[in-house]
Amino acid sequence: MSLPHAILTALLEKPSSGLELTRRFDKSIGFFWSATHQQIYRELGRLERAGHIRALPSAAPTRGGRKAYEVLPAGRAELAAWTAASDEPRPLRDALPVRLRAAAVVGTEGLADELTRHLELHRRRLADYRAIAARDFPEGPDAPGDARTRLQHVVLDGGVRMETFWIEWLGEALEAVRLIETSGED
Amino acid sequence: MSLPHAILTALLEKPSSGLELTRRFDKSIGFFWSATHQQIYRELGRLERAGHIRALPSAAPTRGGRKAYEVLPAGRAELAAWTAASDEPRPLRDALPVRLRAAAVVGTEGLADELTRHLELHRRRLADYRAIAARDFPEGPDAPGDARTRLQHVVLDGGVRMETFWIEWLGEALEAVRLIETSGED
DNA sequence: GAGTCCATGTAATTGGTTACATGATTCC
DNA sequence: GGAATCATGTAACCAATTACATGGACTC
Repeated sequence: MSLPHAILTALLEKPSSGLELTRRFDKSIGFFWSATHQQIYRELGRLERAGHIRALPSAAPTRGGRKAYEVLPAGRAELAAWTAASDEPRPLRDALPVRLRAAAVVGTEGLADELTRHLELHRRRLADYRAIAARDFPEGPDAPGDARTRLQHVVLDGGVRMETFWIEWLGEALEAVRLIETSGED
Repeated sequence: MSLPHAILTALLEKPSSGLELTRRFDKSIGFFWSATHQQIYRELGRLERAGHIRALPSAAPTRGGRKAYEVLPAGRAELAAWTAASDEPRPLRDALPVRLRAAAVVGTEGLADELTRHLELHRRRLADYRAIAARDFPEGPDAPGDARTRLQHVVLDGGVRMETFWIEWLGEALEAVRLIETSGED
């Protein structure tokens, strides 16, 4: 149930149309809560019906026309309540560890290539995060700055740490798979 | 589309009934691909209809009775194909970074407690993983051992690394939130 | 005015979650 | 033989994914 709250956050940062939100999700908040444009449009409809956001009056209400939304007080209140609420972490679901365990039973054939490919993906994403950090937080993690900037920096740093985790672990996994394949145990 | 493959893996490791699978998911493979008993029963039905598994003949086919399943050659082939196939990582969806960003806009009220709670959850889970590692892989990561054991160890070590990541990041986030709250910027 | 992209949607399907139902077994 | 628990399921719902549809703007 976080998509509406991710959208409220994005709209508070800057009122936007559905497509603008989609683009911003692709390169910012969506790193941590991804969403397609279909999800976003559906959720915008719900939020509007719930009275949490409204279309800016200047927008043309035609089908093909842009519609920009802004957050209403009720939406901000809802977001504040959600931020403070207690919520369990959602259960993890990642295919790669499962594939490694499957390979432990049916053999590692083809797995090294796939691990290498994922390693490369995560390396690229880490580079992206670092580029964003250099652009948006040039003063580094311990710079003073206001509360908002520091929190956003912490979030981005979470992305950096996460990708670093993947890169290290995939390296370990690759090493193990290669060792098994060269020693011919497979 | 990994649940059937997680189940095939578990069944290859050891033929089991639905409830046994549910329990094993709760303390092993489900750390990386969680599933409830309803999902598991549904998937067992599908896998049986697809000819990938079959109920062991010894099992009683009554409603309340246990039914143990084993993997058929077609199921093993399917699992091997899936293990080697190319597959994109599924998009990330985690609420905590979103909540931090929301807090950057609506304030950090209540967030520190929640971060502390999550930190404790991850610490406990890390301790669980380490206990399992000490029990199942007492010789450490560089021990010789067979291919299967080494791969399983790599998977578990992924869990350890993952929890370590969370603990470190949550620590950083907590520090930032506390700094903001004590300096009264909120 | 045909073709292409831009922007907003609808529809169908799948996977996951929550709540409930029912037969078998065990324990007193 | 009644209650609790074990084990297997069904049903309804919701979120996410995939594929497709439609109106408008811009371009040649």
